[in-house]
Amino acid sequence: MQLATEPDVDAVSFRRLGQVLGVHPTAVYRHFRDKDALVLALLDRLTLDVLQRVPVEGLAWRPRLRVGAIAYLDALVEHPAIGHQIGFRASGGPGELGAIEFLLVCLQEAGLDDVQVVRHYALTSSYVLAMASAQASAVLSSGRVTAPGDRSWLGALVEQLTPVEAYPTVTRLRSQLAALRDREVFLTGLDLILDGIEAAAHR
Amino acid sequence: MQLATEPDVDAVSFRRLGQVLGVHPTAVYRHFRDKDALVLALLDRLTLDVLQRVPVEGLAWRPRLRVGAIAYLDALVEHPAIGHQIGFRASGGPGELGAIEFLLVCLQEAGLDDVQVVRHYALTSSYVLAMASAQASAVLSSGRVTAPGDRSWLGALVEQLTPVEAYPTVTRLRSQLAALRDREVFLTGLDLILDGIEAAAHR
DNA sequence: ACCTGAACACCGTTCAAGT
DNA sequence: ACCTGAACACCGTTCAAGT
Repeated sequence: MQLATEPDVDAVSFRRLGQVLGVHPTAVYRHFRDKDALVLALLDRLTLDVLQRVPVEGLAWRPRLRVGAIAYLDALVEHPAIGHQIGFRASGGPGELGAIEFLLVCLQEAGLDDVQVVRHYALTSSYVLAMASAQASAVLSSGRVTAPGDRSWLGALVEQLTPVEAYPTVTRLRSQLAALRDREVFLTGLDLILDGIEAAAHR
Repeated sequence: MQLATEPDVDAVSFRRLGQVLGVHPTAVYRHFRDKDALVLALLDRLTLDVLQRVPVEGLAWRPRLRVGAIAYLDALVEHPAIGHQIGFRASGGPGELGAIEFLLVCLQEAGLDDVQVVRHYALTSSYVLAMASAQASAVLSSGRVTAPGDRSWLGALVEQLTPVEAYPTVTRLRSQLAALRDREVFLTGLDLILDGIEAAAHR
């Protein structure tokens, strides 16, 4: 888990793990079937940690869901070497199942029927996981750890734009596009999804 | 691009490229600075191809945006070896800039002001790219090419659930959760985002 | 039960050398 | 200008051998 903090795609490897533990690289094979099993176990443990930190009591479904989603995204981005794989990997462990249960209960409390619960579960979870995966990958790609949520969305791409005439709208809005931040983009989408849940509940 | 079709994370490598081209692996270094540059060029080319296939004339902004988003997702998932990297990689090439311009023009036509155009641009693009990245990664992870959009979202995770008592809601809804399909999940979110754009335009 | 040593089949990348 | 050969520093993974 400590290795996964490093902004490097190969931060978690059997060789580095062995080095940190003062042990032969292949010794880890006694404890995990292969690297996939190791990463899955780390991701499930991370999920479990987030679930235990999120307050379950005394919060209505909407702030509870919102806080949980933000905490989960942050935890994954803070462990980019494994976080970038979350979008598409099912562990089936207690962390993942607990997270699904958490989300389903929130959606039921919002007043959705079963069909709507399942639909909005799929949307919310895929959105959070996909965004976390993409943001963790961005950390790996840039190789440095920026303050969380302070990452520029389009970066320098749009600031130093040369062939102006071909992309008039991009050119006109380029300073506003460059000002976009990761966290802002994520929250905009999350709140839109939460609005959609409320709207579906009132129907 | 042909190699990128293979459902293998390492499908695109200098060694395999050299083998297919009947040339020494390192010969590619004359044409691309490093592997990052190669992947970026492939992704930009893929984006450009999609833009040229999407009909620009004779369609209102909403179906145009919808068709474009679906075509882009499909193209990325059909080239998973590079598609899985799209969520976090900026090429700055004609494909990427063309795609941004396409999206911005759609949002302007919807009737949004500049601030709203930028906000919804960020949400829509990050959503499509993140989902495409996650679905392409799922193809790599499973190693087989399923019919597009027909992939199960939760897979066998939820069907063979043993400790029933700990996750009552997951258990109760498990058959409906297992029935979820990639494409359905993606379209639900996309249409919700498009609804949000219309709602913002009417304000 | 747990760890080591050696080996295999892969990676990206550099650099000097060829034509 | 373009390609080759050899090398370096990494990967995951296997298997027989140690204690």
